[in-house]
Amino acid sequence: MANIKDIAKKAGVSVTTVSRVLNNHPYVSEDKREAVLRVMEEFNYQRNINAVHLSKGETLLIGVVVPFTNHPYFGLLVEGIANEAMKNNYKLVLFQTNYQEDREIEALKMLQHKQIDSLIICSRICEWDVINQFTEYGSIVLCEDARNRNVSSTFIDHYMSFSNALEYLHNKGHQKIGYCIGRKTGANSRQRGKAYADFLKRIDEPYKEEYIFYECLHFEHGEEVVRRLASLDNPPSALLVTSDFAAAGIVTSCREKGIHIPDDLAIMGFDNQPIAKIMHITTLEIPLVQMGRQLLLQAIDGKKHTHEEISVKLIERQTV
Amino acid sequence: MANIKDIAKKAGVSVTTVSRVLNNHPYVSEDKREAVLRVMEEFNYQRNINAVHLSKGETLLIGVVVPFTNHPYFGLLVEGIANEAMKNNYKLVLFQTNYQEDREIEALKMLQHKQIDSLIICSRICEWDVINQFTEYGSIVLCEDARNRNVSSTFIDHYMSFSNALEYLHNKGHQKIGYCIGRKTGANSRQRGKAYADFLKRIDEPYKEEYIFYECLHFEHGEEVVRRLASLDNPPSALLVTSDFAAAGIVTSCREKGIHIPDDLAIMGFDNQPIAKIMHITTLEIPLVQMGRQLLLQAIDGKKHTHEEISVKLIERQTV
DNA sequence: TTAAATTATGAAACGCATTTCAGAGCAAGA
DNA sequence: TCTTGCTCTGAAATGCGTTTCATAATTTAA
Repeated sequence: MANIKDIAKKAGVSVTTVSRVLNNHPYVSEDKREAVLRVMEEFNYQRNINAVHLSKGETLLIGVVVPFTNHPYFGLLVEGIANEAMKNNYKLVLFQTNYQEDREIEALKMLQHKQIDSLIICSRICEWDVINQFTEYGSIVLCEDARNRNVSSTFIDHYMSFSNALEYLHNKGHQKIGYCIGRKTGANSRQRGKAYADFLKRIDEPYKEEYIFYECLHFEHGEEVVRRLASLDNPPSALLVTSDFAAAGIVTSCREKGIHIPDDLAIMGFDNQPIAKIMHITTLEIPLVQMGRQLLLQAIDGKKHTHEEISVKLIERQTV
Repeated sequence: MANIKDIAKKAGVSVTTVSRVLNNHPYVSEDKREAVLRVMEEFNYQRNINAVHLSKGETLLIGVVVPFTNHPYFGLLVEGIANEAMKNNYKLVLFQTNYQEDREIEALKMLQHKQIDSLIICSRICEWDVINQFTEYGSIVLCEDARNRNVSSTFIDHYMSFSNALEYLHNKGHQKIGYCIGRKTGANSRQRGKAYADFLKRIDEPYKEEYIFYECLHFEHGEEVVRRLASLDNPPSALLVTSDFAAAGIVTSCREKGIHIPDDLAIMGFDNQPIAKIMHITTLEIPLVQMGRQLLLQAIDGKKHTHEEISVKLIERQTV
């Protein structure tokens, strides 16, 4: 395959001039420019991108870390990131970690090795001290409140929004409220957990372990929740479900079992995915696509660390 | 940042020796190896991957083209690809095309520019003559029957499986059968369309345009299908729905409207996603994760073109 | 008309690791 | 003792485009 040298020789110019043509620099006379273009055409010249990367020290590649690609929350987030990446001529390198730390570290190492220009971590398992070791190598963007950290972040105030959601249910007359969440740990989960504990204290209700359901990510997990709910002597009258799909699964399972919603059980979803609209699920809208967009912009603009709080909106429908 | 030369100098060896240490070549004496490792440690040496890429002419990056990341079909497929990529030390570059041809071409161009070693196209919009222009630059793997083409492929026989599904419904007493599908064009859609047309001929039923529903991808699209169904004078008694999520949406919408399944309307899904199990939807199992795995292996093994047919399995549940 | 500013062009350095080739040293086999 | 055949090492070539710097040729401004 022809390289820049071959083109230069054939066109009777220097490689510098060819490079100028390639990069649309001014200061190339019209006739030489044309000569170069003609030869490039003739040789079907393909610029070796790796040489460009080596030379420029950048790759126009941005890493995206997600625990699962196959989850509507991350699906929408990645969609937002992908769309904005396209606009800015960046490509994405996808890291599916399944929440395995070594896989997350692999992504960080790619940043370190300059194989990607920056890294967006949509959900993290690593501790901060691990991440801190890599911040010098490129911009890292988190999807959680990281205002006091050495990275950029786009986040929603999960403490506040969870508190508000609980308050909303409480105002609707619910006292016994439980919640379903994806995982126990993780910054966002902890914020929500704290909001929950504080809320219980505020309304003077005891903390009941059996009111909390973990690993609640997908539609199909709703069934298990309803089954466990049925086994409780004193079940909650309302459930905050941090995924609309899981909420939809719960609603579906309840219908099957004759549990009436919202009278027997009130359900409040999160995200405002399309399924929530169809199934008339009251939910807290989280603008995931917009967040993805913002994450990418922060990743590109690696110079300074910025922090964007995104606000959520309660969408009232028929499950509360 | 230190480079291989600095390390060599400091360790008192040649760059060749450092390179040997880096690549675990034999023929390096123990003392020199240790000296090199010590200096690398001291300098916190990071190998410049782009230089490696340039030198080796490969990137260990594989492109994955999907129309949408946020769709359970592609979600599972990508999950399979991602898992296998991990095992083989490859990383993925994600291209979300939204079925825009220029975006697909961008991916092909990255192959051409050797920025990725090979390309997996999970669903294509480009014509063959476009793809053919790029086959020389690296291995291209398709997720459709491409046995007579210059690429590798992993596919299921959509004609056969669609025919069998239709036959199954027919045997259950259905004569008026319609189907829902993601898009009109595309190799797989055409195969299914042909199977449908042939089936109608076989059972001597007229082809009714209004029995076919396009753009049926997500749960929420089920509602629209049911609405349109209700407006038909002579609605089908059974529906083949090429996505379990859409099928689930239809089932849900029918329940709301009091349409009884399977008596008033039989539904058969595709993929056997978890949601199908929970909602007791009869479906055709497509082993997407396994397919993803296979696609990646073919992408890596770029030497020869192979073609793998994956078989499907009917899962009988309660919607037919 | 002269000084200053533009435009145009190329040689060479730079980014960095891999790989080929040549050669030295040493041990095993004939 | 001589020949093979390993083991070990490094110089130099290779992959390829970008960028800096120096210089020449024109224009424009003064």
